[in-house]
Amino acid sequence: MLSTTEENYLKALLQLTLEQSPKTEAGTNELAAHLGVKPATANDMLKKLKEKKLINYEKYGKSSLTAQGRKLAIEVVRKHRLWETFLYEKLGFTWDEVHEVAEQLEHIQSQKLIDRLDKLLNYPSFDPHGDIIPTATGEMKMPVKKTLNEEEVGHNCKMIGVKDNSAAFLQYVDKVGLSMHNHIKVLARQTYDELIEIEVNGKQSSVSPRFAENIVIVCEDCEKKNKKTAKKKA
Amino acid sequence: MLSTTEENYLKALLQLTLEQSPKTEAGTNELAAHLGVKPATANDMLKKLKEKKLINYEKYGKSSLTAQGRKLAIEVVRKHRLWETFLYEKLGFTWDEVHEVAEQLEHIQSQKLIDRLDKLLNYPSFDPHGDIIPTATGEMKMPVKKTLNEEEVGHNCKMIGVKDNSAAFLQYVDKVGLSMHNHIKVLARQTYDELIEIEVNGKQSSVSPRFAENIVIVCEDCEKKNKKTAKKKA
DNA sequence: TTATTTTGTTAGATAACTCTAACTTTTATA
DNA sequence: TATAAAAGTTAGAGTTATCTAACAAAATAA
Repeated sequence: MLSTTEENYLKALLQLTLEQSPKTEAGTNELAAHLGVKPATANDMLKKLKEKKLINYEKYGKSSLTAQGRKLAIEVVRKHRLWETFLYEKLGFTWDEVHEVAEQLEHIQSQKLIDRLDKLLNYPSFDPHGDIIPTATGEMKMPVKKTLNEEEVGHNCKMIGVKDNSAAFLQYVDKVGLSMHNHIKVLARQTYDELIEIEVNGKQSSVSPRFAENIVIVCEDCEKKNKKTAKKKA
Repeated sequence: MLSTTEENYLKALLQLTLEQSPKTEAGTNELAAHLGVKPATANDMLKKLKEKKLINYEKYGKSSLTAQGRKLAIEVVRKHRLWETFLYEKLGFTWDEVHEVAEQLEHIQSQKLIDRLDKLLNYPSFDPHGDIIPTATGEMKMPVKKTLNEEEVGHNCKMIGVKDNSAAFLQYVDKVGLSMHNHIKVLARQTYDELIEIEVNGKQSSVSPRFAENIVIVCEDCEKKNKKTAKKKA
């Protein structure tokens, strides 16, 4: 059984290497900064985790997760994101409030609790920040990002970013009623002028291909299908 | 902010003094045994909690909670019982599975989380073990126990014990379809033969006054009324 | 009321996690 | 490539919560 602290170090290592893909290792100072501790402290823990065969670590070298360490780290991330989803969906927390409490909840030890929570939430694919929730079997496939312009008619997707960061564009995005992590349904595409009809928060609008090219999304239907396939394999 | 361990000591002191009412203090060894630690360990913590003005403690004497200590202890008990109720009601845990996980969840620090959980559960009065859940304002009125024979027609109550422990009686209780923590509704009382008509788990039965005298219950309608009154005061 | 048992305390040690301060290795740059 | 900067390590110490072993006080029983 890992301590809360050990779990946090594994999670930090996973996050640093995922966020800065395709990096697969992190330095001691980097890790220490991420966890808010001094490098000396992190150094001790790295030795301890190496001893437990959860990370690869050599003196003066960078650290990476072993298969076992990665598995455990993913479990923590899964718990964190399921709890965030619970707080958001069931308890009405706002998306910026969930993280702090989930930091505590992610360390609760009960497999049954997590399985049941997953079920209560109807096996969600994304947390309130739009991050993917690893499956029970430890699958954590990075979602395929594309632009709204590339999304198929009939599919549901989620806005996760923009390509154009100009004030003009961002104001236009706002005017259309779109914002980060919004769910978008692609209703139709007009053959005459290529306008894309979408629905956001129950409200319909039409956007140009030029506009849609600058909205980055993940297709939620595709991700759900991926997860189901993964489950059948397991 | 209290550590998990400190919270556990306060909770233990509250439980020992409540369970063994009207006792209001507990000895060092007693407390240590309840927490599964050695007396020397408990002794250190008692001094620390006295320093924080959360308990009354004198060398070679028994310990009791101060007003502030009691308030904090009750908050922990409230969290524990709300989590138990959540696990039971929303996640389908059985009543004997909830305790262990709630022991962990009770130490999560977030006032908002507890308020929202309380709301999600529709402000419950009892946990799955039949124990009363303290209110948000720290009220923890011991429920008024009475026998099923004394319950008013139309009221809902909960079985929390028996007066007759003979095998014969217990088998009869079982046959009637009653068991611990069952919800019972008193439907009517026949004037002709005094039989009491009750409904348990959607099933109706009639029981004699002799039988009903040996079933200990708490009136749930009465407790709910108490809680509402307490809230208005606050 | 003295002796024995129970209860409670103290001192010293250990483990986990953290720190500061001093030192070493690696990397970057002048 | 020599040297300064950055990154990483070690040693020593503090905190919290725990233990064992030895001791002291209080309660109980003979």
